[in-house]
Amino acid sequence: MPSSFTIGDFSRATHLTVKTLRHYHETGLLEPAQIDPQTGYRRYTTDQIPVAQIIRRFRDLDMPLGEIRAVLSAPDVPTRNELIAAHLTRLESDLARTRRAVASLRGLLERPAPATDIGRRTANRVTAAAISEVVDVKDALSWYQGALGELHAALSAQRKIATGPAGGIFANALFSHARGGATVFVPCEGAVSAIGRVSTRVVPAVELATLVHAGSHTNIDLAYGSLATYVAQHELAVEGPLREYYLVGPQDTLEESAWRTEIGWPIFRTG
Amino acid sequence: MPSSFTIGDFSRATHLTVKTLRHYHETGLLEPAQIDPQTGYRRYTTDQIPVAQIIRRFRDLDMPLGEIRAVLSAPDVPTRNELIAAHLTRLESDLARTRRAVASLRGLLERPAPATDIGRRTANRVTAAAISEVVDVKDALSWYQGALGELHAALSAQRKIATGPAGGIFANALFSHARGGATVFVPCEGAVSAIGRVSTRVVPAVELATLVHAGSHTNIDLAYGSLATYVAQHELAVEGPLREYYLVGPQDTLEESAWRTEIGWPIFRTG
DNA sequence: GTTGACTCTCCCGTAGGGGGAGGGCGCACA
DNA sequence: TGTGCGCCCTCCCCCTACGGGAGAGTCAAC
Repeated sequence: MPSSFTIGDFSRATHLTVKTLRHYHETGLLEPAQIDPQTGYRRYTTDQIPVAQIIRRFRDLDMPLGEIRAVLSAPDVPTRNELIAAHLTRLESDLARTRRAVASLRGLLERPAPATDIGRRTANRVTAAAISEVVDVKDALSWYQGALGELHAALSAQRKIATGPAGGIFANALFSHARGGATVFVPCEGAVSAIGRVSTRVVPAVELATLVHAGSHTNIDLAYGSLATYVAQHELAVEGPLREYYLVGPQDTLEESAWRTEIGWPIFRTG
Repeated sequence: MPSSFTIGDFSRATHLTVKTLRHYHETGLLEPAQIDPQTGYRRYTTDQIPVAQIIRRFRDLDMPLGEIRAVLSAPDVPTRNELIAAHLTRLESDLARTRRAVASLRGLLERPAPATDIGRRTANRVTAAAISEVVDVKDALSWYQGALGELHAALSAQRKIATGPAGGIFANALFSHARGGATVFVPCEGAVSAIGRVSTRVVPAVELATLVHAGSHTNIDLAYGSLATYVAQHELAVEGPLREYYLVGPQDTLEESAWRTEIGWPIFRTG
């Protein structure tokens, strides 16, 4: 009387399909209690039903199988709760992203694109404290916020004053391949001692076509589109990595609608 | 001066990766304005930037590419808005599902499973108005609600009175393969004229191990687990399709916590 | 002519399974 | 003793929406 189930009975007991159970066996998420060495038939026990129910709940929350495995094999309750909380946090940020996308879509469909004010200017060569890394474009926002925070901390620790707005330099590959070199800098006088990721860099001069984008970076692709249209219609040569200047940004206010970001496409290379 | 872009420039203008643009070309979602017949190089125009921006917004909402194509090629604005609204509705129901899953998970982790009251009874053979179809298990809830509504409508149109609670019969394949035959029936006296999907059926007698599940069907797998454990531990033979009786269900109240569903596993076949 | 950045096609991989082929196992029914 | 049915097995291909990388052609500048 081992009270065991064939895979079919177990699937009906748990409402997981036979295919799914085999998949969970393959990936080691839920191993049958026993396997008949002759026939290869899987056998599940009643003890495994609650486990399967838990797995089902996590899958309903779109938790990846690997994470579920981690939760189930967590050594203690706090560890387990931490993993669960991390996933719930991710769900919430997904929800926030969705809300932003809905709002943005509505704006795009209802209102015509706002008039844009494109200009040209020369960005002078400056010395700056900078952080450079290869990043993924979808992490760019949180990355540059973190990097900017670190830069400001390093400057104030060395009693240095920023001599202009913070900026960023982004390789083309970052956009066309979703991954590439990125630099955030804060211009300042003289050299900065290297602390953590911070080092001193000379930001070269460049001629830019520029446009100031207002609001959250969710919609910044609209500004890029306008700028691209402008340079295409004026048959300008575009070359080199992109510039952004954070005139008003997360370091100034949490109110995203107040942000002002100047984006600049380099027109000529200046060596 | 065609104001056109290479794929790389267009990707930077729209923040869509080169890979993504090629994929959209392949699937016909966004065809380049021109393709050099010699080199195969794709060329995009400034006109396509707003289209790409719209596509990006829909993708941010996880709309499938096929649906986006439908939206973009919608013949008129109402059709388009309908498609969008349908997708937003789906997003909301996903959100509701997530909320339910969180609540259910919390309950499962914090509270022990409630004691269950398993019994056995014989379901007598009855004549009933019934609807049978092959359905997908994830549509089961809305399917049976619709079917039940149709049954009640047919009965009242013919001035017939239900002689017992409504029930369902579900093939095992429905659970083990996520798709299978399902029947919803309302017992009544005499034959019913076939209207729409409704026909008269004899529901055979069967010996059942039963359990009354309280609350929303989100958690009904717990009841199934208890029942499966019971029959396994009592070494009962289980055979034939599953029964459910909707003692209190969506036809009675919208308050899901008040629902009472008796689920029954057939113990013996009764011909 | 050569470099280096860019582009092309083609193939493979992802997560979480679904669909189906081809074959073995076990039991009831005639 | 078939034979039919309903299980179960493995193996392989399919799906979405791309990403990674190989190998080869293209373009513009130096």
